[in-house]
Amino acid sequence: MFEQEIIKLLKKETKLKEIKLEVPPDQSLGDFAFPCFQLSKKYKKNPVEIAKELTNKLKPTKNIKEIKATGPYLNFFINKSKLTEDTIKQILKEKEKYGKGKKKNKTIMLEFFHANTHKAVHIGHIRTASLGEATSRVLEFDGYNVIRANYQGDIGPHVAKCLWGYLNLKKKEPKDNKGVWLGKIYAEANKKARQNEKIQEEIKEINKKLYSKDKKITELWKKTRKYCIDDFNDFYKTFGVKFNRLYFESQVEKRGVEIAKELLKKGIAKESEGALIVDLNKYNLGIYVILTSDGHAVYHTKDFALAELKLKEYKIDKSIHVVGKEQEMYFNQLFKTFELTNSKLANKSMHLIYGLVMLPEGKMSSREGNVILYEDLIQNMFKIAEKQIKSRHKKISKKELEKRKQQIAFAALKFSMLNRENNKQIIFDWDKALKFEGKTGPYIQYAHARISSILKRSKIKPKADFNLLKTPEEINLIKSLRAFPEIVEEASKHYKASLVANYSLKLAQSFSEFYEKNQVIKAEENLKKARLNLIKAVKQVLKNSLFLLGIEAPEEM
RNA sequence: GGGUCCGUAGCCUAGCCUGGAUAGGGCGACAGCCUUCUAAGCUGUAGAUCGAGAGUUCGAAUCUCUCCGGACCCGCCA
Repeated sequence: MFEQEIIKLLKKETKLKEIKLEVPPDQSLGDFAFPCFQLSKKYKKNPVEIAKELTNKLKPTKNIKEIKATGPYLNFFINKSKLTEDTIKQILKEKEKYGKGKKKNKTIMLEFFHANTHKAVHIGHIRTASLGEATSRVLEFDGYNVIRANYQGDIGPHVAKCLWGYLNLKKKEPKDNKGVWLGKIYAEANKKARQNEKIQEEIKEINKKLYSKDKKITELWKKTRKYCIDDFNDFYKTFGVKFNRLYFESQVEKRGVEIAKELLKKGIAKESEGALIVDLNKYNLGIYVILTSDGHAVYHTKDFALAELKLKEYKIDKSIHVVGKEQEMYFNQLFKTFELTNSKLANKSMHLIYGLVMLPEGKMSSREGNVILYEDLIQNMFKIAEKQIKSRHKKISKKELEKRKQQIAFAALKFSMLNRENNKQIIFDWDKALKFEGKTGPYIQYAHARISSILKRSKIKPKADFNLLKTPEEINLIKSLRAFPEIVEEASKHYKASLVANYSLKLAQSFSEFYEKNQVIKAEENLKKARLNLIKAVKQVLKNSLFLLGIEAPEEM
């Protein structure tokens, strides 16, 4: 609003078509700045003089208090009391809707998580789970319809390996977390198979039986598959991910093979070394294997069948795959093949890439068994959280302790996956993972809890004199609050939940600075009223941004 | 060999799309702040050839090119 007014003023005076304002690095310089370099060529004068001249020509208005030249910059000071009042009132009125975008009438399908059955969930999966859920929330908040889908590999060689382990390693079945247990069996079977060709043959045999629906193996497959799916359901619930649709590889395998054969007929695919391939060398995309020499479809071939199914079930305007960088080539091949077959998804598909989660010693691999398992990590995080809560609250109920430790641990875990740029690799570090200080999720929650604590102690009245809010910390907070809707829009436009994560951190930081230097409860009565309204608005926006990240905002910590 | 991404203080990272005032944070280090609203916090100090070079520009961490280093992928795993 203020920005628009300044731009209008400048456009009139300078006759420029596009005006881009900047925010000065320091508050004392002004609220908005217009760099005059761009005019120096036009007027053949140095920018410092131009800035000076413009100050004489432009007159302050009701919303713009002062216009000042500082070197080559023309700086604008806006009417802060109006800004303050408008912002706080808007937030307190709109509440959880503050920052929400207009309805777009477009449907986006977001596919993420994609953990396979018969393998354990590890921290790599946590990145897609966190990212997928947060991106979904951001898009929904910005006004899109979002369908969360999960396409899980429940068939194929990895299952055969796990079943071989189940039959031959003679491990005792635990009472719960059977899926995790199967994941460990898978890793061990893999290790054994690599050193022993006989075992490899046995696994191949099981795989064949799986595909040919051998009765005994199919039964075992069904049983173990259920163990894993039960574990996944528990995970979704505690982690806070909800899928609208679960797809399984086994459901689209048959149709996948059919489509592959159709591609052969159409001349898009061809036979090579016993397998069926699409030669994409022309497009610099290499060779895309769609049927193995055993005649089975590979995971991404089944994506063709999945595409059909998705389109039948939903009206999709955009299909986004939240999958790691290592599969970039496959997605490029898949999308190119969509193009070649005139699929409706051809121009609607996108691979939302995120960098690998690595170990200090290198790439993780559940085949090798050198992974950080989700269960191990989260249990350790729970322990740390519990210890810290207990040290603060001696008399806390068991139920409350349980709830809070989960809120805090999940905040730490999710935030660590969300606050960095998607493309960056994450090198996992136990020390960092178990630390809840500094740039972390709990830091943001802490700011929220502190506000709650103040608000609980005092009655808040909506009427206040907002002119009284003028310390640098207060102005900072107001400006941060105002920026939220724009941040949401950017995050949605670029599919970058990290923008929201970094924003919420900044807002929490601004609050902590405010908190140290400005008393609320003990302030003079009128100032107290104004500050209570301010922090209530901050609490709301912290809560809204945490919500977008899939992180809970506890009232107490 | 080809392709994509990453490279910002001892370590981790924001900013890069859309170029602009002294490059923001965090961890770690050092010095402080709990008889005042939760110290999972705050303040201060030290620490940066923004991988290197060239180009474009009045102006480059940001755009272009080359090179170097790292990660990942490039036919039957997903």
